[in-house]
Amino acid sequence: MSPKLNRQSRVSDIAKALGVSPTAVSFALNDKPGISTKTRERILAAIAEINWSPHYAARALSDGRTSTIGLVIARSPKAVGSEAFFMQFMTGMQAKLSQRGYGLLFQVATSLERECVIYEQWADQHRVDAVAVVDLHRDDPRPRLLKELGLKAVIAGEKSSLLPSVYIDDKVVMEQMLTHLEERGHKHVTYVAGNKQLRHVSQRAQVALKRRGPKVEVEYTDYTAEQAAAAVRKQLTGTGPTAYVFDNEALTIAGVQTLREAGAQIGRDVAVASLEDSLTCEAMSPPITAIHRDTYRFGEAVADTLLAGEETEPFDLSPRLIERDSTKTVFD
Amino acid sequence: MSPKLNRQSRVSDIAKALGVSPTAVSFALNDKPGISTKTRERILAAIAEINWSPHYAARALSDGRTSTIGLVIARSPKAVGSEAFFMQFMTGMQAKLSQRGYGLLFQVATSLERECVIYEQWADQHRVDAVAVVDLHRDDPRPRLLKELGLKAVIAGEKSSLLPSVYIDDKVVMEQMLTHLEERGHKHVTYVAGNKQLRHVSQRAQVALKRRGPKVEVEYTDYTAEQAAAAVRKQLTGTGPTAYVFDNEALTIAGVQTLREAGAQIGRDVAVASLEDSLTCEAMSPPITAIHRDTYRFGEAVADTLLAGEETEPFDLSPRLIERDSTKTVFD
DNA sequence: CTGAAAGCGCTTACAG
DNA sequence: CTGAAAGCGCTTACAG
Repeated sequence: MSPKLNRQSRVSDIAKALGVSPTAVSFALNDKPGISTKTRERILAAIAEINWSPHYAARALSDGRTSTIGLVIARSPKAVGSEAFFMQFMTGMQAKLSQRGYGLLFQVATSLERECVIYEQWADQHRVDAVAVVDLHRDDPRPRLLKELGLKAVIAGEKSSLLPSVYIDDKVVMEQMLTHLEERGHKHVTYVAGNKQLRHVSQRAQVALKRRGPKVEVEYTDYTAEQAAAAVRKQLTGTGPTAYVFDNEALTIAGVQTLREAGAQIGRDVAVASLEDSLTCEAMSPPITAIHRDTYRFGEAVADTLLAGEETEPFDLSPRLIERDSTKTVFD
Repeated sequence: MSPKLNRQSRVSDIAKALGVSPTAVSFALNDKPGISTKTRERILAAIAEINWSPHYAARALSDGRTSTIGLVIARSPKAVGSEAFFMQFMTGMQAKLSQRGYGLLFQVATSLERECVIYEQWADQHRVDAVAVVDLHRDDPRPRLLKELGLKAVIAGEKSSLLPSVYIDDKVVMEQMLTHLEERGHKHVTYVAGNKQLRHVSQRAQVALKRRGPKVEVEYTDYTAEQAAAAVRKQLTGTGPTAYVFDNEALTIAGVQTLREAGAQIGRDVAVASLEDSLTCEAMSPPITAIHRDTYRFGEAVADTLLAGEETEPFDLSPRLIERDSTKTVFD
């Protein structure tokens, strides 16, 4: 190959050095028809040899595609939420995206409104090809906004009439849990839930309230330890429940502490379970029964849908209940 | 303002509608001198009104700046490492970056070699303005590579002779911990460490081994539960230590389980502490003594250094030991 | 199958 | 202080 070439070269340099046209180089690079196999291979070999990649902005400007997917997470500093979930989700997404040469642009927002502003800017700037939307709310403004902006999007975790989605059946999660508790003889269960505005939370609550069998009370929180503790304390007055179900790790930890302070022995006097599994559930004593899901694979599925285009697919996160000592006692 | 303008407009449209040149619009947009205050304000008002942002790729192509910072994390699926750490770190970085209009491009790599390939591609593509480098190894190839590539970078967590860094004094962490254990009367401590190749791990180990006072043994692991358990079991044969120090949450959890299975009562028969604090340390029973650090603020500092340019600054993550029941007993 | 040329939408010397 | 023009480095009709 020509010694003049290096990774700083432009396609015109490469074309010149190889005695072909820039068009030919571009066709080879983008796997487009229009050049002979021989030419293509010669070009690709030269490119591979000097370890060259095309200028990102130039490519994006001319073909209009950015090869990047955006993800914004709206979370307040207080309600840190489930960090493990997001890290696993992002890692799963990213693994699939990078296989196809896509990048993941990550942003945090302090509110849903700020998140919407970010989408507007991204759309104006042609900053991303598409976005993944998480934590759908009731009356969520995002699907409509994204539709209006013409920004491709996939709703992660919920169904949407406006946009493709990778849908998880969250009802199953609550049903599995209540079935388990029912088998243990519980007649009165308290569900210490997260933000009522979140669709998956209200879905779980609905299942819990409609369910025949154990009587379920729902206490909504903002995911802080304070509100979890308050919810548990409230339930402790009067004839409290024999089992508590918490929405995630943070609530579980806070709830268990409050129960202990009140003198309850977890797993004996009262059952405790979490709808989100984690290392912590395993590590606590007693270990906490939880619903385990493959969040990494969920991230992969969202990325696949994003790259595939318009198709909506139901997705089986195959939640499975992992029984641990915190719910082993049978009540009657 | 002209009704023809909308967010799809280009600077030439805006210029035409306002009766100014594209140059004037660009100057207003980029806060450059060369236009009258009046003109500037008129342009900015028009832009604000239609909520317009310039085309990202076009701007990047012409001024050569991408306004994005890259972060690649090399982690194997097995060694999930400290998810909370990365999430907090990224969130802190992102908060600062977005204030200045910068995005964070996130990528996972399966190995250090793959990480290097990503940097090469990013450099070729002019994909990012700079990168943050985490988890520095001994004989790490990345600083030299990045220097060669001319890719701006900041080393997060370690000093570097080649590149600016936001340096944490990791020795202090181990010293604080050993001082605490010494005060509790421990004469024999085992440090269940992470990957020996990681600089912060070997630094901690060095401090531990050199330290006068308690005798410290070091067991390296790959952060998996299996190796943590093996390390603890090995120490249990013979005259085991009276205290264990674990590098992070995952190791702590696995180690505590192993100690329990061996019949030890944590906090009484044996002391346990973690060099990384987490909700889990708080939630376990007994709660685990740990070193707490403000990872979010660390991320902010790294972002600041990235944006500021070349300066290297020492950074005080103000690690503080949080004493909990797992080390409360005094040995003698 | 190939090449010369225009175009993507900005920024920035350069000349007025 | 302002405007016409070139240029960033690709891709892609378009004509051969």
